[in-house]
Amino acid sequence: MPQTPSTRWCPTPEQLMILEEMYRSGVRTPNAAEIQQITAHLAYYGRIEGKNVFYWFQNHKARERQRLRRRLCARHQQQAAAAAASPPIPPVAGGSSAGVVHPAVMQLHHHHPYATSFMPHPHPNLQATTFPPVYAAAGAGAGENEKQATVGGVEEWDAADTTSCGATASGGSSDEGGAALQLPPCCRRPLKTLDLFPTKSTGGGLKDECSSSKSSSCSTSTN
Amino acid sequence: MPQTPSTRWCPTPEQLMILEEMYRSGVRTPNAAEIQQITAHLAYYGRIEGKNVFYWFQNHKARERQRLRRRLCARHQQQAAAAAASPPIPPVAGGSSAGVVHPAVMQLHHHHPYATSFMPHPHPNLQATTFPPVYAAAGAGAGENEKQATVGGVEEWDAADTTSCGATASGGSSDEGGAALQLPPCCRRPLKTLDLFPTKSTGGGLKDECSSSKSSSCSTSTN
DNA sequence: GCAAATTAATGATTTATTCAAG
DNA sequence: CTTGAATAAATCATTAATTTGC
Repeated sequence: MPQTPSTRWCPTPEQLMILEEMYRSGVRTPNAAEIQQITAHLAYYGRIEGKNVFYWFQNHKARERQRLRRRLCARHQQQAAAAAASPPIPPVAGGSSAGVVHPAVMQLHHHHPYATSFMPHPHPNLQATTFPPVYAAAGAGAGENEKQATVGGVEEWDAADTTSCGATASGGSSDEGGAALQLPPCCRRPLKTLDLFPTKSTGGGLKDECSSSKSSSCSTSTN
Repeated sequence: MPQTPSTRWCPTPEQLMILEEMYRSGVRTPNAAEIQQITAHLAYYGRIEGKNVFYWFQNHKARERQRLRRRLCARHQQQAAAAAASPPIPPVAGGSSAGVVHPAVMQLHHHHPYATSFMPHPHPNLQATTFPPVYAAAGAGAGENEKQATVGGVEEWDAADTTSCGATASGGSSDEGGAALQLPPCCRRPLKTLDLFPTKSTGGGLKDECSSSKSSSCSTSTN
């Protein structure tokens, strides 16, 4: 089954690593242009499309947050449940990783174009940062499947927004782990969402996921 | 300034009319190809992009629903407030004209593909229905092929969901639109959101929008 | 009558949920 | 169970309506 009609993208370890690295470096919601570049970059390691990159970041961000929340919730519930009885309950305890292979080794080679100069040339134009969804597919002749490859055709869209890139360049460097790939200096906005809690809106707020009712997410890990 | 720096699309009356007509005809979440067509069509009346169409449907759908919800909520609250007094309160009143027929008028000028047959034929293959957002920029040859055209795929219906207010699903359908436009049976998922209760397997849960607490949505004066 | 100040709509983004493949 | 994919809900931001003061 060479032509796995796989309906969904299956990231290669390299791609995954790079993506994770980027994520750790601070990339959270790349815009169209950035996604294009990332995609082009990762395409070197295997089939991949822009939407995959997009979704990956979307999901990764969401799940990272969800995980945190869950843990906090669990903690709270435990506390609430256990009440004042056993204070120092080790939060996470068992790792119990299912089967995720062990990372560690995985030495890739970054010798593709891109490397240091991630951003070829800043787009002077720009206007819409990350744009919509669906509507895009259309034109993409997209033959049938495994066809993608060259996506670099920023033509009409040309997203790359410089406006938002205001920069800040806030340090960012956390534990990039060696300068593997440094994201383009043109990251998204100064910094937007990275909070642990959605404390942004004017009054909004905080959905009670931990509540006793719903419990769909925070309920015990049995699932 | 000659170049209207309008950052956002401002639909012309014609465009708006057509969009609304489509909406009423049942179009809810057009996929990429459909959006392309709609866009091409509407472009005749003024500047417009695929994303605008996408967003329009997205927003229109959401707000239509929100409006309904709000009404129901308000009604419920009223009921709750008024307490038990008038038992047989007709859920939705509405004369709901039995005539399903929708005007279908609107023939405007149609001088390009599209015309009456909105949806050509369903695409057997179909890869990504409505896909992601941002990443799009890529290829998207605005005018290039027609080989794929066709797509189809619309959405299923979703009249009034009641998910939040948990109303007892009474007939209803106040001023919604009737069915019309027969969309190609090329939907994707069997069913998405239409159940009265999120009886998901995981245990879902009922968000309380109408509840007294959060009240972010249903509350009257938000700001 | 017009123009700044408010408010109401609604276009555009982001976040949270949900579905289902692997 | 993990996670790619997709959708809906929530939010933000800008434009059009209105209102208000001169």
